Amino acid sequence: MKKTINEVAKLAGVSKATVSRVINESKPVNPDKKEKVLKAIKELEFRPNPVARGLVHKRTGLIGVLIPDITNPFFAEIVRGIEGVIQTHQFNIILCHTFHSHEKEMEHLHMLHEKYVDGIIFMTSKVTDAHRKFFVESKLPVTFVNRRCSDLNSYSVDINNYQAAFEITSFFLKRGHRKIAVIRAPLTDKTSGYERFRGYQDALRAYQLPIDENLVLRSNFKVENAYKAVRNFLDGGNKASAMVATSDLMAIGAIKCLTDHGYRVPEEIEVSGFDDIPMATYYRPSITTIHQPILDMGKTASKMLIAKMEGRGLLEKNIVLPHTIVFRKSTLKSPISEV
Amino acid sequence: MKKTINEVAKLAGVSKATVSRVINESKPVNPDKKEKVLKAIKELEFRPNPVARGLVHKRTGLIGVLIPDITNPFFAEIVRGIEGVIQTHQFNIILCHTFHSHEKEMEHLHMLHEKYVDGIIFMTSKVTDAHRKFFVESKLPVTFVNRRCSDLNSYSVDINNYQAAFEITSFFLKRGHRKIAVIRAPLTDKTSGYERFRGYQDALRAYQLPIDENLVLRSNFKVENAYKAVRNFLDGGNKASAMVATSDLMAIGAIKCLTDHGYRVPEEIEVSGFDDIPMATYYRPSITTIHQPILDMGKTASKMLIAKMEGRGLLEKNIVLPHTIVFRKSTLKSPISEV
DNA sequence: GTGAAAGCGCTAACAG
DNA sequence: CTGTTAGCGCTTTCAC
Repeated sequence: MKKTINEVAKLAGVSKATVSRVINESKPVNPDKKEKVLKAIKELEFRPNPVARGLVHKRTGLIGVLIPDITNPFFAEIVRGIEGVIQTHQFNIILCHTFHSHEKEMEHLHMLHEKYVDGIIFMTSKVTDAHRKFFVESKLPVTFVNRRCSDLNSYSVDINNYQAAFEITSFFLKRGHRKIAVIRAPLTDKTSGYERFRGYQDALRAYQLPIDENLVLRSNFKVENAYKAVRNFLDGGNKASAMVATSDLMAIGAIKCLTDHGYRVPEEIEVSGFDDIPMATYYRPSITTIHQPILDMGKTASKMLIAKMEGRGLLEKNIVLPHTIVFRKSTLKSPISEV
Repeated sequence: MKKTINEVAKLAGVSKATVSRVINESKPVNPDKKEKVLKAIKELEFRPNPVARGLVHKRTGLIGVLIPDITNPFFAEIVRGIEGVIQTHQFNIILCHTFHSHEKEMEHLHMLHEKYVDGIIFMTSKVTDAHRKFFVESKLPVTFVNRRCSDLNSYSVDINNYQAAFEITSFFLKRGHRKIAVIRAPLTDKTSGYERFRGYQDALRAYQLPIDENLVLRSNFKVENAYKAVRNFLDGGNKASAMVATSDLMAIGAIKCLTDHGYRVPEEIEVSGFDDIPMATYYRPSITTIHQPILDMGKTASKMLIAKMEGRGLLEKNIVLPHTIVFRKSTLKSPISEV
């Protein structure tokens, strides 16, 4: 059924080495023979077996992509960005879910290594020593998205999460808000958790405001958890005039909960998000948020990885893409009166 | 660096054949030797190379998954369902975007064939002759999600889209609605477009109602397109008391547009969705919709595929999963007065 | 039970 | 330029 290089060689009347040379254009081949080989290939509809090739070359044309959860629109869009680029370079994506579990990450990493993937694009909440050790030992090219790795030999692309969080919090402060709650992810998540939270804190500090623990809502990246966090907050009798959610999904959970409890957004309480996923535009109210060039992050990540795999050096190993604040309806524009 | 079976054999003082037997438990091995081998494996952290194995067995452990767009939450959840199952069977997913393009589909299909994937899970808007020809010739096991293929040798999993659309439309009719608009996908999309639209039509017919072309809004599966479709509808001076959106994303676009234009949902116009993506719960208002067991569809699809790849026959080649209507806040419950 | 040897399909070094 | 040969790492007859 499936043809091999031997059959081609036989049909063309040459050795299989010659066929190999023709296929790979690795060495000059006599035009006559070349033509015969080409003809035989076409006739047999021969396609070289990539598994056999992989065994020899130790490369497979496969790129491992590790993400926490594809149902998170942020990651979905990154994956789309990645695929758009690598497709044109004849690579394919092996998709792996990690669900934020370090154990699963390591499992997948080893598995991908064994499967001889050529490179890895890695979205993790935290780069650990185990990760570093793996990449050093395996020598697998890797680029981190949304996370920086101190290892000099790895690449990364992200935005300045600290700065963005600082800016959006400042936006509320400038307009007179003093009771600003934050909904944060676990601090073990270095950028989306820790960095964003730090931006929030420093913005308050810049206004000489203390960090009120009651205003710090703990959640993860799921809508329902943000919802619950806000419900606990309200049940506890707490008040705030603004809420900085550290992801759009969290902002949605928050707005949903607040309005379920009779609060009007933004009139009674303003809410901001982070990421600018498509739903931030279409939610009601539409959500003021930090716009990240998500698709671009995916594209950039794959371009860097490909450059590395092809042995090209990169000027910039840690690319920080620009972010902007997008003002929508979940916040007001005018100064607010003292709460 | 990477250990091979030879090194294990040497360390254990046996032949590599014996090591292989231990790994695969393919033949009985003397307990003493077995233990030695196991010890050597652990000591060297040996993992058999799947590429080499694949070369012998003519399998790669790779499954191609073709989807229109991973940023659509419906597909994202299916992919998650798929991965959950196949992971436990030591398979991996190669993810391919088709963007509803037949050409891209064929391209990917051929590429996957060349890459020697062991099977394919295919989400397409329409099964064409080219598809059928491909699967017959390549003999690649395939299961279709959300689409049925008449070919006796292929599997599929979906829900009864026609029936579901019929039911949700009937829900409006029963309560007195007579001007019910529908937002539909292109009819070239067999199930999500054609079947759902047919369900809507037949429900109206059952009430002796004519199909009013002005009440048929054309869109695709993107929020922004549904938004535009509704805007055109409104700009054209059309009225409706209910809208059957044939996906949740469409429902969101519709609600957003309607409220932007000053209509209250559900008080002035009721809207229903389809799919029951997570956002249907968290949108404002929450969306009455057809619940599909999305995750389950992914799981079922992979189970069927795996069964087929392992040569096990299946009793049911075309599985139709149950759906339910979930009532939420985008519709009312009581009968409405005549419009 | 076990080892030697052949071979999966391909590439690459080595002669010529 | 080209054919022969030796593997890539593993599984699997086939003898012993």
